[in-house]
Amino acid sequence: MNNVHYICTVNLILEIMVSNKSIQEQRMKGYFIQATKDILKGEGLKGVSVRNIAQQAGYSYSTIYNYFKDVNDLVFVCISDFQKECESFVAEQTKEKPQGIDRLKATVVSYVNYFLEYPGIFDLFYLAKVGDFGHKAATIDLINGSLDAVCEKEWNYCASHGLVKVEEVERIKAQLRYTVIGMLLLYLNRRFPSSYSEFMSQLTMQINAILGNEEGTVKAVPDATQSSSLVQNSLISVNIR
Amino acid sequence: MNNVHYICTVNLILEIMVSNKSIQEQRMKGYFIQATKDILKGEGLKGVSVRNIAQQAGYSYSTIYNYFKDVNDLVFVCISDFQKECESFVAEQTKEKPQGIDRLKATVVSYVNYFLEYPGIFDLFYLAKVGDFGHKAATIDLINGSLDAVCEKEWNYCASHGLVKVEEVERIKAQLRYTVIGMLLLYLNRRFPSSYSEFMSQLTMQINAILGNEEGTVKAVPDATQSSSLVQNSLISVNIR
DNA sequence: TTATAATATGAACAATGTTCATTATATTTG
DNA sequence: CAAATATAATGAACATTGTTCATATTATAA
Repeated sequence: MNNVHYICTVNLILEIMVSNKSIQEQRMKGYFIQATKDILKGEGLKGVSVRNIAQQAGYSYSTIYNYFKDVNDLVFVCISDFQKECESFVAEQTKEKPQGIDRLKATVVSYVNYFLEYPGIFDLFYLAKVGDFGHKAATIDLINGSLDAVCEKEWNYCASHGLVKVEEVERIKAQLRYTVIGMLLLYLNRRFPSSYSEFMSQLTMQINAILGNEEGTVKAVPDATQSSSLVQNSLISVNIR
Repeated sequence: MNNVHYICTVNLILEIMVSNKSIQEQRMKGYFIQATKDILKGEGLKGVSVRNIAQQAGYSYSTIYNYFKDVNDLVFVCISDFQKECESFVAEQTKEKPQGIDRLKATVVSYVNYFLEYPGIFDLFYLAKVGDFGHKAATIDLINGSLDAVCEKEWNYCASHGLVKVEEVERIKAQLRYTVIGMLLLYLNRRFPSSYSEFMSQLTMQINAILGNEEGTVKAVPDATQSSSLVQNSLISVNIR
């Protein structure tokens, strides 16, 4: 009995210790993560350095290595946070649109807008070479399913309301994914097209070609009208040093 | 008269001197360019460093700065060479295909194959952040028109033989460009899809969706059959360190 | 052959990521 | 409460990066 009691007490104490340790550790990690996210949103990936992050967090550069294996580890952690933020961003921007193909289109445009506003996050998601993904497969999956996750609700709505052929959903999802990422890559990294308005015009044209011009049903690649850009974006930093 | 003679002689000598100087300068540049290209094809962009290039070329690292403004300048020069090489590569791989939509499709697949064989060149073309493009607009245009240039002959053939609607050519070109680059980005940089065969299957599916399943005419996004991969590729180095 | 111009070179600097012995702080023990 | 111990923060140090510049070497001129 006494033994059991002692064991329980010891376990409880250990648990509290571990818990406290964990809380403090998580707090410290949080400081560095927040600093990294701020830098990524501001200066972008090129501004991320161990000494930079540490200064922003108010610690010495070597302290980071007490909480993260290396700088890639730290940067990787930011990805899931940004994905969540991206989902909120899109939900906020599209909540007024009527459900269905219209909102699906607006969702894709809004997804693009998120990366136009934070080009550093696009770099992080799609361009960054991060060493040793071996253990980070989950993060890579998160990135690869990023657009699909953002659009999931709308796809479900469209499928359940017969607005799309279920057997075509996967192909169209893929088509959207590749087109959106290709366009963002060329625009943010290679200044093509050369103007924002031209980019948005191309974007809506491509989305209409993929999801159909008329609302309600997905038609197959009809003639795409160059509709005016759906969303305005004030701050595009093309992020080339 | 004598004056004129002297002037001409002097001019000639100067010209020869300049010419010689230029020849030697070009030769030196060539050594460094070749070294850089070899490294890019082998180790990829991550292997490119001033000291690495210099060693490969048999000179001291600082000698490079007598011939190039900086390392970006040197790397940039390689791009047009690779574009030419890519065009030859594609021409060689597709010469047996019947002209028209079939060869156009094969051309796009072959373009992809080039970058699968040399992922470092994909990095250079589309991912590299190269500082100060101000004066390099021509090179950027070369990259942005890379796929179009490779496909130009086939597009002309298809247009002049009524295999495509001329008013749709530009949109389809754009669709191909974004899709191909988006797919390459995800596959080479994010291991998606996870296998080569799955990637090639997706690629042919997307190309068929864009250019039509049946040969002869471009149909609008028909049901895409998962045809087997057209070209084999033995060496895919996904280039993540 | 000597004087001069051209060019190849490595030392030096700043900035990068990472490691590690040392200092400083917090906790446990006597 | 004081001393001993465990934990954590730190900057010095190293290797590697791109770039500059004074110097050494080589080629050309007189």
